[in-house]
Formats: sequence, C-alpha cells, structure tokens
Amino acid sequence: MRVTLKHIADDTGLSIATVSRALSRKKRNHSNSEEQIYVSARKLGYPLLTNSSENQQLSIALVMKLFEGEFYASLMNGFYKASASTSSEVIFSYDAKQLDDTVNYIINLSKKYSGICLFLPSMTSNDYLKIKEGVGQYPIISLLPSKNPKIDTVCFDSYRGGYMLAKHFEEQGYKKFGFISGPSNRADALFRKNGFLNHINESDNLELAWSYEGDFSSALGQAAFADFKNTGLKDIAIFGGNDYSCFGFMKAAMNSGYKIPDDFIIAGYDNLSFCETFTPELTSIATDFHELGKKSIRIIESMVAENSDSFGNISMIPVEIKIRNSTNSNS
Amino acid sequence: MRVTLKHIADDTGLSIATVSRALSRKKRNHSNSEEQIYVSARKLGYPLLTNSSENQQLSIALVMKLFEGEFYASLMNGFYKASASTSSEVIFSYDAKQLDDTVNYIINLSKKYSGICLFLPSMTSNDYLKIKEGVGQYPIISLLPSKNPKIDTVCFDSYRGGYMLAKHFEEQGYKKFGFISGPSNRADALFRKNGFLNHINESDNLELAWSYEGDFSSALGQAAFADFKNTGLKDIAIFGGNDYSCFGFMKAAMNSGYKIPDDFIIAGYDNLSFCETFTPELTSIATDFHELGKKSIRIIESMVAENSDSFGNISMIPVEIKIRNSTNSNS
DNA sequence: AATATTTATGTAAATATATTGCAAAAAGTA
DNA sequence: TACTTTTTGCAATATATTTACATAAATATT
Repeated sequence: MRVTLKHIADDTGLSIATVSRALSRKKRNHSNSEEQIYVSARKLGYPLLTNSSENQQLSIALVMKLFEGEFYASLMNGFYKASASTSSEVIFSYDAKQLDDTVNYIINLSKKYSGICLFLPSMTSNDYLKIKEGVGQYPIISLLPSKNPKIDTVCFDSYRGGYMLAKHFEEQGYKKFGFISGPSNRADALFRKNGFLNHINESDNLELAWSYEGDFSSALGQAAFADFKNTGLKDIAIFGGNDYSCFGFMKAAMNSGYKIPDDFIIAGYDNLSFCETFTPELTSIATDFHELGKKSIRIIESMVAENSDSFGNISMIPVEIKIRNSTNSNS
Repeated sequence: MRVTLKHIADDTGLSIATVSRALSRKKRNHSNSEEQIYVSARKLGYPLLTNSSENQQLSIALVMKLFEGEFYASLMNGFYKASASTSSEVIFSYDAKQLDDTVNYIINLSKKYSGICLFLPSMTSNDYLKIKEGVGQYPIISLLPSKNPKIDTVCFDSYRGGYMLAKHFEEQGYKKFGFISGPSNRADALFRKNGFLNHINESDNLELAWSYEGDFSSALGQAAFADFKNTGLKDIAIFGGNDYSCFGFMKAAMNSGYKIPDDFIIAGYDNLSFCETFTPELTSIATDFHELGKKSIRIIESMVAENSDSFGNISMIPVEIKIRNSTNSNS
C-alpha cells in the first residue's frame, strides 16, 4: 500500500539502487533517468519532503468556499500579510466539491498541515462535531461566529458592528430605521442584525419602519429599493447588511432621483475599497482582516506548542465604524 | 535526517512498535497515546499521506503575490471554479517573504505538488531560468505574458484588449486619445498599452493627445485627472489602463463638474463587478478567469500525462469588450 | 472481591525498505 | 583505439517497519 522505491523502480524500469541514488543526491543533475524518477515519484506520491530540517515552519491551511468579490480577497490578504510576520506559512485551501465530502476533506487536510482555519458559512454544528471527532486533538478553529460553537472560534464582533451603526443613526437624529437582511444561514449576518435591532428595541423612541430579505448581493440591493420606494418612506436610516447591498440600493435610488444623504441615510458593512470610490462615499463597518489573521495564526501556534485540547472558546475582534457622506454630509 | 518512527517514539516516550501500530490503524480510536503520536508526527513532518490510493487526484499549486482588491479574488475564483469541474485540486499558495527565497520556495513546492501555475509580476527571466533548472522536467506554467518567456505561458491576450478599445474609441468618432499607464514592470500592462498605441499609430487621423504615468491604483487615477484638467482637453477618449484607475479618474472628474460621456469618454480593463455599480457604468475589457483556470489545469494535466518537456509555448485567451455608458450613452 | 476478558504496551524476531561497495557497461574524451 | 568518467545493477549491508508473543493495565463479569 505504501509507496516505496520499488514502485518507482518498476514504474521507470530502473533498479531500486538507481532510484535511491537519484533521490538522495543533494544536487540534481537533470539526467534523463533522474527526471523520469522524479516524475514517477511525484505521480505515485512518494514522500519527497521528509527531512526534518526542511519542515521547520508550521503550515496552516485556510479552508473556505470561494465566491466572486473583494471580500474574499480581503480575507485571504489578511492571512497573507499575517503569515509574512510570523514563522508560519498559510496555504489557501478550499472546498470546491459538495458538502458531503467536506468533512472528510478537512479530516484529510489535518494529515498534511499543522493547523486549520475554517471559513465555511454552510457548516452545521453536526459537521463541526464530526470534524472534531475525525481530527482528534488537533489545532483547528472557525472564523465564523456561531450560536453554539463546537470548536474554537476567532471572528469579528458582528453584534457590536450592528449596534454601532444603530447608535450612529440615532446620533444623527433619526428615529425611523430600515434594514436589509443577509442570507439566513449565515450566523455573522444574524449577529449584525441582532446588534442593530437590539439597540432599536432598547429605546422607545426608535422604530424599525421597513425591512427587506436580501442575500448580500448588489442585485437584491436594487430589488430592495424598488420595495422601499413603494412604501414612500423618507427621513429614514437604513442598514444595508453589507456594502454590496448598499451599492445596489443607492444606485437604484439615485436613478429614481433620490438624494443621499438628504432623502435617507444608509450604511453598509465590510468597508470595501469601493466605499470611498462610490459617490456618495458609503459609511461602513471596517473589519481588520490582518488582525483576524494574526490572532488566528497565534492561536493555532499556541495550540500546536501547548498541545492543548480546548473547544468552544471564542475570540472576538473589535470592528470600527467609518463615517462617510452617505450618513453625514460633513464628513 | 529523514523522519522515522523512532523520532516519534523518542518524542512521545512510547516504543516504536506502539507508534507503528497507532499510525497504521485504519480507524482512529482517539486514545491519549494515539493523539500524542499524531501531534508528534505532524510536528516532525512524518509522511502520513503516502498511500497511493489516496493520492489519485492531481494537486496543482497556484503561486501568487496577494494584494488587496477584487482582481485577485477573480483570479482565484476562476481557478476555484475550474478545479471543481476537473479531477484536479488547486491549492492557493503564495510568496509572502522576499524575492530572494521565492525561487527556492517554488522549487520546494515542486516536491509537494504535481504542477505549478505562477502569477508573479516581479519575476525576471533569470528567475524563471533558475526555477526551470531547479525543478527539472516538471509541469509549470506562468500566467503572465512576457516579452521572452522562458517557461510555458497561459495568459490573456492583453495586446488585443488594448487594440479593441482603441478601435471602439475610433468607431465612436474620436480622434484624440488619452492613456494612463500601469506599473512599468508588468508585462501585461505593457501589452495593453502597445495594443492601444499601435492602433493609434496605424492611422494618420488618430493622435495620442495626453498620457500619464499611473500604477493601476484609484489614487493615481485621481492624480491623473488633476494633470488632465490642467491641459484643458475635451472631446477625448481615455484608456485608463485598468478599472481602478478609471474609478479614481471619473470620481475626481465628476467632482470637478465634468460630465461623462459628454466631456470625454473613458474605458478600463478587468471588468470588475463595480463597472456596473458605478455611475456612469464603465466600459471595460472582460477577462474570463474561469477559462484561464480551465486551460491552465488542462495544460498541467497533459504535461503530467505526457511527461513532456516544452518551454516558451504561449496560449492566449481572448478577451471581450463590454461597452457601457462611459463610452456610449445609448448602451 | 475475585476472576475473566479486553486492550495497550514493550521486547525481540521477522519482514520490508533504503543505502552503498563493487564490478560491469555505457558514455565521453584524448 | 585506449583511457577516464559516469551510470547502472547486483548483492551485501544498514536502516526502518511490522508483527508474534509476553506482560501489564484497564475494564467487565461473576
């Protein structure tokens, strides 16, 4: 079952001795036989990198589903920058096939890498439990908040982000609030919403006058505006769920002759670079992915070193509000 | 030097026999000793995944320098989607440290993965030669055009993209052209420019009336507008080099009271999702990253299968022009 | 509580795998 | 052609892994 020099010898038609010599040579000479041997070794999966000296730095896998958009680039970029300042290496892995395999895919990854960070919104508690069982005592964390986390979590304080926006709206003098929700299966979207709504509910003066079921896309942001327009509401402060929804909403609104921030104010979440490119510039909640990356790597490193087996711990990374023209014409 | 069961036995304080049994057990039992053994094996780099049956699919590394922005997300997403429809797995790797190590880093990666795709604008011909020498006969391609490619290349037809824009500008009736250049060390930026300028030079009617040294950033796009405004030029067709430059340029222009496409027309390159979000919507050259990913994976797969050693071959992927309001108010 | 059963472990022997000395063959050089 | 250098296979040796067997610890049964 295990791949040995004999397999390579059989595959290339050379003797085991020749294969051994070719692979243990320090300097490659690129002779025909040597190339054949390397090709075969890679094809069969012979372990070429087992010298303890070469494997000094930890390699950590960041597992995610990839979608179009700047958000995913920011996430990766944060880990990328963080890895440059530590002795660990981050490998971006991902789950391209169906959910059925994902659990086993991750369990298998645990054999290759020293630690794993998961960014998989569609994972269930049950999936996390299966993973935990499959990998055993192993450094693994989730980067998404969960109502009842089964593994250690490092994530942004989404609740506080929603809360900060509601407070900012109130300080701008608004009493009527609007909200476009994100995908219902994403816990981080839920926390943003809770933070926003809880502040509204805490005060008798404030009211949620309008809401719409979005999905974090620009297209449903535009659809949200069509719905909003029908209500005829004005003097309202809208939290768009994320930046994309806001861009769609604002574009549709301006096409219909609405003025922002005169007719309504609006804020997003994620602080994409386009918040500053768009006119009006969009108020948004900034998440520091570099900080997320650094913290995650530090936690994985300490899990490897201390060989500890904890689960359910949550580390929250604070978020920041960036106030721009869309909620405040003087900023 | 090589990591053996003895190293793990010494590290855990157990006997070699116990370690052997724990690692060759088919089903893990998560006993304390077993966990210790796995932790130690991962720490020391013992090869855990050498069963030939498990390594069926090819794993291909996409090596890139990561920067903020949607562009990089699109690149990764293209490979991600492509890998879902093939039997290969794509691992996103990258070069976080200095260039000195990059060559050796890539040579080392060749031991882990069946093939490598490089997206590294700062690599020199000399670097590519060193890599070629280090990896020997090995499936490796570059995703960036080069004046004199030392390894096989799969890339977009940047030249044709620049050319298509110049032709579109001409068809819109413009005679005066403007241009914002990209970073001088990027061959793809150079090809876009050449395609654009060559069409202008081919005709006596057309003239390059203005140009500016940019760097593909929105900030230098804004700076470009300040320079442009001083010239007092109107009735001009501007190619911004990429979309970000255009967004910066357009924002600054509109703040100064310019109307687009009345006062000038402008087009970008990359067709980011914000081309449609921005007002006016931005004409741009669309690059199909899914196609790039599919073609790259197919080429790597055939290199693995045929065990061929070619270099300098170039595969160009056609680009498409997306005409929008910024160059044509009727679109 | 005493006994049987299961499980985990170490020792040492058996087996499997990798390396190397030596001689022959092949390739290169004068 | 004669000599040197390099590559290769065979077989011996060295190293690594697995397994039979005995023992100890943990668990279950009476």
